[in-house]
This record gives sequence, structure tokens and C-alpha cells, in this order.
Amino acid sequence: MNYHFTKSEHLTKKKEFERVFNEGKVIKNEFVVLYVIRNDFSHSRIGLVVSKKVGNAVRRNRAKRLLREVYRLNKHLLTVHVDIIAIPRQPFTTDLKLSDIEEGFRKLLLKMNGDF
RNA sequence: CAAGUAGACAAGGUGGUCGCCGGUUUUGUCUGUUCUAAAAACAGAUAAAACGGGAGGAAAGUCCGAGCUCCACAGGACACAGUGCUCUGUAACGCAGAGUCCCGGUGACGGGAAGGAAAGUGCAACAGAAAAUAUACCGUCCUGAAUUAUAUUUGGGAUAAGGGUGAAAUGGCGGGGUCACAGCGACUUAAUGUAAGAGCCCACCGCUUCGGUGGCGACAUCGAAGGCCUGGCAAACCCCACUGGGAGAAAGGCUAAAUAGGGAGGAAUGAAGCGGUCCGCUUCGCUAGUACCUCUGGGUAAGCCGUUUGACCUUGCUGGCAACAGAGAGGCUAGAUAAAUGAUCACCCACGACAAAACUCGGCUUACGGUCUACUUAAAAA
RNA sequence: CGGGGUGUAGCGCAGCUUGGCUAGCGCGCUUGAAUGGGGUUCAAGAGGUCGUGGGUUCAAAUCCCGCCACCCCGA
Repeated sequence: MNYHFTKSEHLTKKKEFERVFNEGKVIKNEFVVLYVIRNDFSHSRIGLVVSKKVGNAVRRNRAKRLLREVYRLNKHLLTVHVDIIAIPRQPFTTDLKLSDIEEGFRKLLLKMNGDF
């Protein structure tokens, strides 16, 4: 099982973000909103968007790290290759632990397998 | 014990598992160069392994000061902005150290944009006669005129010892002293007398000037003289002194890609650099529109360098009250770019606050839980 | 990274230049009058740490300094 998470699995370019936002589908639960679209690579990629409303730089970093970690540990559940943008929702606080959001995130990934 | 003042310190630790960023070494693969080719070497990319590294005291706010880069190796004048007790430190500062003076506190200690009000302009509500002018005004007294008179109105003169307001009224406070020098009011009287009271005199404090002593200096202190003649506000304009050219890492440089070529302007009193104005400097250009230059609009917008060795850190020594400086030895300590330093489990200390680099330093300010050290405590309470 | 602005009554604003007049205006709110009742109208009234902490001054919403929050602009 591959738990690595290298830079080629990040969304980086402004145009890539715009493509996902404009053309992707929206999937969400109580913690996170995902924009998803199929890509042409042999792997999936993810980008993170955290607004200033989440808090100061330390809290925003914490939110990004939690989302990155939950993706890293569960991406093997994906059977399709997609580009994802993840945005934490209002009840997302930095007091959360990984186990609090992991179950919901898995269900969203499994839902993608059926939709794409 | 409590309350308080000043300063210093660390910023959870250890281990396991799964990850992230960049560095060095080794190995593999691919590409390029040298070469006829291979091997080998070098360079680059990529993958794996090993080794060692990976946020702060404020990294924050962006409030000052510098380095660095480009514009003239940043020049002159004006404008504008900032600073404003003294000396020292520093690359520099609006910072720091040591002092002076003033203010606050019982005290340890803390705070102070602390130059100039006889250069000029301005301001001071309400109250008050008056707010900077010692004149006027009110009051009092004498006197002339009008009115039949008490009285009222009005002209002139005298009186500056009355006018009690205000944040502020010609320095403050205490003592002496004056009543035929001038003279307001009170009590008293036939005349008169009595007490209070300013000018006046003296002492002390303050102020100004001069001189002595100490200190690099701010200033302190001692003595003498002057009766004080020019009140307050410059965080009002201003004056004086000093400082400041502008833009900022999206600076700036290189490579790649893209330069279709739309619109406007230009002629020696020209355009741009030059982001307050003028001068000066530099570059380009000067009888014609097609070329050149400038502005505007549109397009491309990927990578590398800058980018971490620096006014650096540690350590003891020397000089200095100190800030700091000097020479010596040792060390290399993040370098990301949709943006790395994390997740989880166990144990321990006994629950960990505020908060994360973005070119780099020196400060300031603000946020914040804890540990330690030194010092202070009048009044009240135990 | 750089530049600018705002904060005053429940809401929207003025006053700040040149410090003092009572911190004012509109809407809203309360009470009363008028109406059979409501609206309109009229009268009276309540409601303010002038964002926050210091400083200058006799006196600060106003001047100066430090913070906080929000908004806008440029590259």
C-alpha cells in the first residue's frame, strides 16, 4: 500500500484550480466541501483552500495538515483518477482530531468511485 | 503570608509506526557533450538507500532605522516630512547606556515631543471692569450747564489704598510700620479719635543679571546686585537647529515562449530617465512619417539566479560604571513557493499560553501561560 | 509588499477645519392629543464609555502617541 504524498499529487497552478472550480462537481459533508473532476493522469491530485475565517496562520496550517493527512491515509480507496479541491466548512475547528473526520472523508471517497 | 517593583530563564520530554521539505554521499535508469562506436569521464533529470538538518521570543503588527537592487556611485535650491535636555554607543535610528531637570509613588521604582513666547500672526468658552492692554469702564470726590426743587441727565477735573470673577489678573509668603505725605470705606465725635488697610522697610523662597567653584556637557552650588521692568498656550501657525533623493524582492538579472502589431503623440521653446517644483546631469532624437522614439491598449506570464556566510552564533580574555568595542579560538544553524517541520500510540513532568519564516539584519510596539532571583512596603487589616 | 479611509443614540449621518456654546439631524421607540378604531398629523419625552488605553491643556468627540475592529485601492 502506497502512503507517500509527493508534490506531483498537489494541485499548484492557478489554471488547474480554476478548471476544478468551474467544471467540477460538489460533494460535501458537515466538515468539508469537495470540488471534484476527472483528470488524465495516472494518479489523483488534491488542492486545499482555507479562508481567513478559519483563524490565524497557525489554525489555518493545522486545518490544511489534517486534510492532507486524511487524504494521504485513505487515497488508496479511490479507484478513479480525479482532481479534488478541499475546503473546510464552518464547524471545522482546530480542536478536531484525525479520527473525528476520517470516517466521513472515507464515505466521500467511496461515493466518487461510483460517480466518476 | 499578602501587595508590589525590577530583571533573568526555558518555550514540554523520551521511544515506536506512517509521512513532508531541502542538503551530502552511494547506487540504478534516462538524456546531452567529448568519441567512428563502445568503455570511461563530465553535466543535467529522475528513483531508491544511508547519514545528519528543519519556525519564534515575539516568526505578529508593519511603527522607525539600515544593508541590498534599479533609477546619475544621488548633485544644488525651494517645498514637504520627521526629530528636538546632555554626553556616549552604533552601520544607522525616532533605539540603547550613563546622567541632568521636572512630575508621580510610603517605597523599590516609574514617566516625560524637556529648544524658542523681547521675530511675527493667532487663541483663551462662561464669569469678570479688564485675558495682555495699564489705558479705558464702573464707583467715589470736586466743579460747570440744563431742569422749579429732592433728584436726574450731561461736560470738565481729581482719585489708581474700592470693583473678590476666573484655570490664569504684573511673583509668593511672613514680620514691621504709616492715619496732617496723599487718602476710600467702617465705628465714633461738637471738634476729634479708634481699628483694619496699600504704597514703604526687612527676612526667606522664586525670577533676572553679574561673578566664583565643580562638571566634557545638560546642570549643580556659593556670593553679590536688581524691586521684578517682557503672564499662559508652540502635541496653534510659526522660528531655530539637525536629519531625510525615489522606488521596492512582484526590487533586479538570465533563459525559454510570445512579439499580432490596434489607437494617440513627437520636432530645438523636443521626448524620456525624474513619482512635489525648478535647476543641473544622462540617453535618444532634429525638416518627415514607411523607419525611429514615447504613451496607451492587447498577447505571453514557464523555469533558474537573487536566496542564505551574516553589522552571524558560542566561548573565555582585555578596555569601559554601562550600552558597547577589540583581538583570539571554535562553529555553520530553515530556505519553502497553492507554499515543507505533521499525524498517531505509549509513558513521564502534571495538561503546555500567545502564536508560525517568505530578501536580510538592528530596534520599538502589541499578545501571552509558567519558573527563578533581587529589592520595597507608609497607612489599614491579620 | 505598499497606500488610503471609517468607528458618534436601535439604524443612517453631521459636528473634528480654528478645542469651550446644550453633542445635533432624519428614520425608528415611548407617552399624550385628535378618530368609533387604524394610518396621517400635532405635542412632549427617553435613549450617548463619541471604538479603546495614555498624553498635552484650565478644558479633548475635536490636538498628539500606542492599540483594536472593519472597509477600500495598487503591484
